[in-house]
Amino acid sequence: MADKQSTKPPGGTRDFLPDDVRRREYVIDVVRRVYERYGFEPLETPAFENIDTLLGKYGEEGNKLIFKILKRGEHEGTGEADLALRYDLTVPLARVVAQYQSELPKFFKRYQIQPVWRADRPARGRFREFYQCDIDSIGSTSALVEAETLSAVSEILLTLGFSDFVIRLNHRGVLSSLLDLAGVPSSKHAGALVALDKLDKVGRDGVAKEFAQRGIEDAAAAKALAYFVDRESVDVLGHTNDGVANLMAIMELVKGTRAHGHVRIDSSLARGLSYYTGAIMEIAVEGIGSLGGGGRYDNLIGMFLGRDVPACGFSLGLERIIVVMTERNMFPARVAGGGVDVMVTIWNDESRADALALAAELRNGGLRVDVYPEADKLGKQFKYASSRNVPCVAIVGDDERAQGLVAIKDMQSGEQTAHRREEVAGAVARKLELRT
RNA sequence: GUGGGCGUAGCUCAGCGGUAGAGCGCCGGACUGUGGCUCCGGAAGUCGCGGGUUCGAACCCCGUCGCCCACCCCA
Repeated sequence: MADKQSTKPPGGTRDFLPDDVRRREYVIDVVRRVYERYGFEPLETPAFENIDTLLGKYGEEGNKLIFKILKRGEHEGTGEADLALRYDLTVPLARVVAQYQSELPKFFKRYQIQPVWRADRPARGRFREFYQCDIDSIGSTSALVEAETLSAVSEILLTLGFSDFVIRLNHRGVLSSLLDLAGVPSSKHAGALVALDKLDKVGRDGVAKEFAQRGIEDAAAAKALAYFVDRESVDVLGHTNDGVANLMAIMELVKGTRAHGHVRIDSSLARGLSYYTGAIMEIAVEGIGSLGGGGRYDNLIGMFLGRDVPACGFSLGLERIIVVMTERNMFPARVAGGGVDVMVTIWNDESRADALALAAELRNGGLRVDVYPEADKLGKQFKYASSRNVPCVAIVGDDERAQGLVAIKDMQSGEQTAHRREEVAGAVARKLELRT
């Protein structure tokens, strides 16, 4: 035997066991279907990029969190890196848009569901490898794009069974206008936004304290707090402000979409990423953090292309959605339960072929069928089925065989019924139907 | 990166100087045509790793690695 090694996956990464994968695929399937119904097309990009593609796109803090890949060969010892793991899905998209501009439609809408990596310190609910589900619309500055984005995201949440969500909406232009108006120098805008972003975590006093730590004068800080925390932004700026006008336009368009009633303008929403230029949005669910966020970034693609191309996107945090849905029991029985609808028992060695034939018939009926792999005490076979959460067990014993019947036991109620061979699949299907 | 806590059976943890424990899970039996409940039995740990103190270390000391919590940042 080799020495005992740690069998845990690296910190911040996870193995997905069958029950986990079933949940993930259910959510991904809903996400994909909705996005496609909104006209978004699939895109996949490599797990790693040239490091220069990523550096400088996520702010100073972001640079540190990029997973770098050492140069191979003789450079390996120097710590030099030329490649890096994908940090999000937006920057790779920007690269793709710049690279294939002639092949892509004028208005390019894509969705992308892939893992991203961050060299972060793992913490509760935070991983170094996690999935993002992104949609982005390239090529238009119209507020209609934001409205459609908000609608698609809302439709996903509604389909998954969320009803208590609010999408907070704000605008980078509004934020900077207000900071200007409060007298915060533009060199301190970024810091002020970071502080502001923590409002719901540290409260008004906490933000005030951090304003002070970041060297923002008392008078300016007090004004800023009044504008943001006390939500007077629209009144202060008036409808002639570009940002405010844009938010109003989005809110008007949202009325006709699935997002109606779920979007709320919130002047304290800041969001960390530095590349946003216009509207910014974030999903808030009662009692939990963000389930995703997004916004408009009209300059990012220009960093690759040399001329600006407008863009707006949204990223759903798959992991958090799954955590919340699991906590709240929001998965359908077929997903939350086991991966098998019915298990066929083996009566004895002579009847094995017949058990396989029965399994084939049940499978033809659209059922997920497992066959116990060997003849064993019936009690053990039932115990196994029970431990795997299999809802129905099929038995063809000597008595059943003599009458041309199959016995089906409902593992939940304990009730057992006999059915003619050709009716078994239908009977099991009806039982499962009642369950959900 | 800074501060604090914890590493003992597959899992959750007790023991805190004198030969390694419990609960849950697992395996077997009571029950050779029926799981969940109950009872009985069993397997299972170089007590994270390395060094030191001691007659004796899971326990005390030093180092190291890993994990967790807070700060930071984010989905």
